[in-house]
Amino acid sequence: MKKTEEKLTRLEKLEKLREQGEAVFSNSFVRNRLAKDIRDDYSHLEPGERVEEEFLLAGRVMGIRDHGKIAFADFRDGSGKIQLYLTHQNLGEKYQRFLDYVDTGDIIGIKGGVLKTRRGELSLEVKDFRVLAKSLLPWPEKWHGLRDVEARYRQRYLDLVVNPSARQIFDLRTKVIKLIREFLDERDFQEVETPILQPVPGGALAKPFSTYHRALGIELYLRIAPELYLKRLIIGGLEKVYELNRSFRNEGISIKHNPEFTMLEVYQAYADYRDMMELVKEMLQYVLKKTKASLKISYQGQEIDFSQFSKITYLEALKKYAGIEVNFNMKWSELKDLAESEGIDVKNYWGKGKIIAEMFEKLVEPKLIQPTFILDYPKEISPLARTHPENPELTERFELIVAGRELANAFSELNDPLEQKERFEEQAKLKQEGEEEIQLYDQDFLRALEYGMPPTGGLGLGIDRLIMLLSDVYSIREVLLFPQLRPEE
RNA sequence: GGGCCGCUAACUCAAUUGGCAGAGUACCGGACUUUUAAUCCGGGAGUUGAAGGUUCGAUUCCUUCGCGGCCCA
Repeated sequence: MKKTEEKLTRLEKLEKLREQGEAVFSNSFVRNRLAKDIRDDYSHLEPGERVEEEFLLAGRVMGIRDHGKIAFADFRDGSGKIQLYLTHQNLGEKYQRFLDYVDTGDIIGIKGGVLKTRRGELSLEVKDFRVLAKSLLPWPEKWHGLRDVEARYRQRYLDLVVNPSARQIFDLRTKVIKLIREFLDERDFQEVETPILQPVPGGALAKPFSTYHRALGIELYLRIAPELYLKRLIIGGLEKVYELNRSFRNEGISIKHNPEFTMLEVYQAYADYRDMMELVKEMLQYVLKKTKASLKISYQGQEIDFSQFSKITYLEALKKYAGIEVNFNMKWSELKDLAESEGIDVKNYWGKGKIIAEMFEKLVEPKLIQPTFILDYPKEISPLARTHPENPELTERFELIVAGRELANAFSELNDPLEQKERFEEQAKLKQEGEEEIQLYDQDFLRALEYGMPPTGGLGLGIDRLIMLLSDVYSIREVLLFPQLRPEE
């Protein structure tokens, strides 16, 4: 690493501090207050008023204003900011030591009283300080912060310190996840953890990452979804389960996709997709009320209203939003021509369901801004969902679309092992014909189904996408602490 | 994978038609006993993402590559 001029200066300051007996990287300082505690307890002080009681705080110096015999510094800990008031009178020779050897970015411990300055700024009147960690690198500019997107992602720690909006997004993320747990726990759902390393990756149509287990001598895959394990738990008699899971898909990186992402999956025995519809609606409204105090949010300049969720079937939506009328009685070649006229490259191994699905994704999804449940997806692209009682080409499955993107996906789960076996076989056939993203044949899951799975409703919800909506950001990278990037060198 | 855009001091950004690489912040030195983007005076700081090409001369034009952003597949 290249040593900049400023780094050399800071290293010299570190040496000087050590020569003067400061144990700079010591961990022996114990604090007894946070900045927020001081604010909560003493904001009522009048300008010029002091509290002589001394408190111990620790945090980072964010800026220093030197006025000669007195100086001010901005100080921040995990709870917030507060100003430091330093005088030669209070600190004696240590006053000059602070000005000479403490820099923006340094972690310090201070002992001091509370003072509201004449200008009305609540401050800590520093009586003593220690340098707990010397920051050796120069910090981003105080006014503009760190703007460079690449630097913000690669050095998220800087982004979090310097850009308050970044910190807000991740605080919100934590809160939302907590609220989702709260919502499900109150309804007696049981949170579980299932394998990330799976011998047969299933539960979604996606390409997996693979790895090798040396001791077992087998190929394993990072899960693309936890679905098939959660259903095994339903079979095991855990009737209401959920997993807030990190899943992995070996596909392109884009503004919407990161190779690892966070999802919620919920399964409830003796429920169906209609129950899941109610559940996800209530859950989202719960989260909205507790985070935004409103069911309306503004996303990328559009108002989105979560007080009403509209419902429309898949085929009706195609007609309404794309002006395309299709059904499964049409000939394959007719559907193909229709899709191709919309610019879709139809593969010859696609079935009717897949052709329709491609048209839907391209022509309908982007138009659905307000929360909309799309019901009854084609069977071909839903190999784990129960067949629709009124149309054997469709399934009891819905997706919730918001702001043109899929936010949630749910089915009445297929619990007939004989039909599930046929579906696996159909998927295997598609793979032979060239489709890469299929549901693999999972023998072990079939055996579990053969013991009998109760009728069950299942739901998946994209957590990252939910956070994007709530924090009004356009790129998934803004809601991931460490989005995947190519290594720098 | 394709297209467009970006990469200049630690950070945020300039640089006219191809003509001596600049500013603000930060940093260093000095002044200042209530500032808060403190102020004032002075100073140092660059492999212009990398390599190559064109040219008397390249941050600027061309080629290739790297990283990132956006769009498309």
